[in-house]
Amino acid sequence: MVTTSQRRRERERREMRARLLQAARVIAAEEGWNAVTIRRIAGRLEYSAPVLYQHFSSKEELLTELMAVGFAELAGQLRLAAEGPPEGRLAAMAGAYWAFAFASPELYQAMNGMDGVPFGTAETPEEARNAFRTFRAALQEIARARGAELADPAGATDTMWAFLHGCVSLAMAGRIAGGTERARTLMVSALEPLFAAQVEG
Amino acid sequence: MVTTSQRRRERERREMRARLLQAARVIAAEEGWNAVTIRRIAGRLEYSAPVLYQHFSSKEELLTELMAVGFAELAGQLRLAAEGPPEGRLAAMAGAYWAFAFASPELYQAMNGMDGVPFGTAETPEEARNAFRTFRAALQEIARARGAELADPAGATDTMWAFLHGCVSLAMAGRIAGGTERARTLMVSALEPLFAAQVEG
DNA sequence: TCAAACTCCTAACATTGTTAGACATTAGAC
DNA sequence: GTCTAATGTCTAACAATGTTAGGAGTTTGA
Repeated sequence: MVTTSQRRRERERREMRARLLQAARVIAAEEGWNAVTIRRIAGRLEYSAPVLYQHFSSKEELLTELMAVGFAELAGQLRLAAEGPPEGRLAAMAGAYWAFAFASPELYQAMNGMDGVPFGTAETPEEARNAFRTFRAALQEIARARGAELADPAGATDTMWAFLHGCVSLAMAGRIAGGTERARTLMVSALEPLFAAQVEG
Repeated sequence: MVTTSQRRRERERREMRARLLQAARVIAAEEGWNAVTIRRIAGRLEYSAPVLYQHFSSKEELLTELMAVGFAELAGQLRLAAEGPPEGRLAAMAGAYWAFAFASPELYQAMNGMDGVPFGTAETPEEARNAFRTFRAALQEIARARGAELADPAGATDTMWAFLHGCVSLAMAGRIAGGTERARTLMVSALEPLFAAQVEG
């Protein structure tokens, strides 16, 4: 027996959970992840700290879920970029990755870098796998549009992804002399040869 | 007037400082950075916590110095790898980078990823700049050994470095399906085309 | 021999993530 | 309509964190 109140309460719980995630994200965006404490997350919604534990078993779980949110958003952007004309699609994908990272650095940091995120384990977030698949499919389409095939689709995806991540990661840490503009240029201009090497036929 | 006791005390201070750094490093290697607390660092040397503040102004300063140590070690490994025969030098450099990262993951994590490390700012650690220069010089030599030149030496260095870092970073996080072995293979096989694209003439 | 400097400690502080226990309010059954 | 159970929320507390204050005990240099 499912009453209407039960439905309402469940929905309210989902909304509260989403608001907690959003609050954490906003605080991280405004003041960095060091400022993201349980009390501040709850406080931003005018609740006391322990409410968080009715929606997440720990702070880490909240962070992990935020990471999943990030991968979902990224996958969406990648999918969008894959819809453009085939000739510019490779640059568009990289551009989408880059744009996502710098539009939501707090999410990007939650997705990468932050230790304590379970990844190698079995429960790699489904959203991450999904983003990866989207990327791979796009790369394969690009290759086919050139009348070729990827020698090792999964390997090519890992390789390209690693390169994008390396560029973004260094740029975001301020480690590319010349700033993010130059970093982006470097990334884009290396994209084509790197991809070409993944293609056979 | 510099007495012999002053000299001894200064030496002892330096040694103590080095032992604190080493202790932090060992704890990080054994149990991860989350386990690295001021009390544990000092405790490992059978001191009480506050001694740390006679050698570092804060925990972050210790971490920053450890990062510098990491870059110094990495630079040494890169320099060593640059001494081999020219034809295999590119792979040797990448191999050295990879080997360093996985031989001292705790250092690698302190050098990258950990937030709170001042980088974009003026005081980029000299050791980091040094490692970068070593890498650039080696890349230029490799190009010349092929009778060519790098179109943009600094840019090529950033690009190659970003790729290496991306590969190591994803592999270390357990995000390359197939494990580190496959990750290393992917990295090595993409190395040559990526470098070739940096060369002109 | 004596004051200054140095080394190191214990005790405390505010802040962190997290748990326990209590107080209200609401839900569903009789 | 009333009673019991569940739910939402709070305050108070816990241990552990980085950090500081203040004070012993020793060493230094005159």
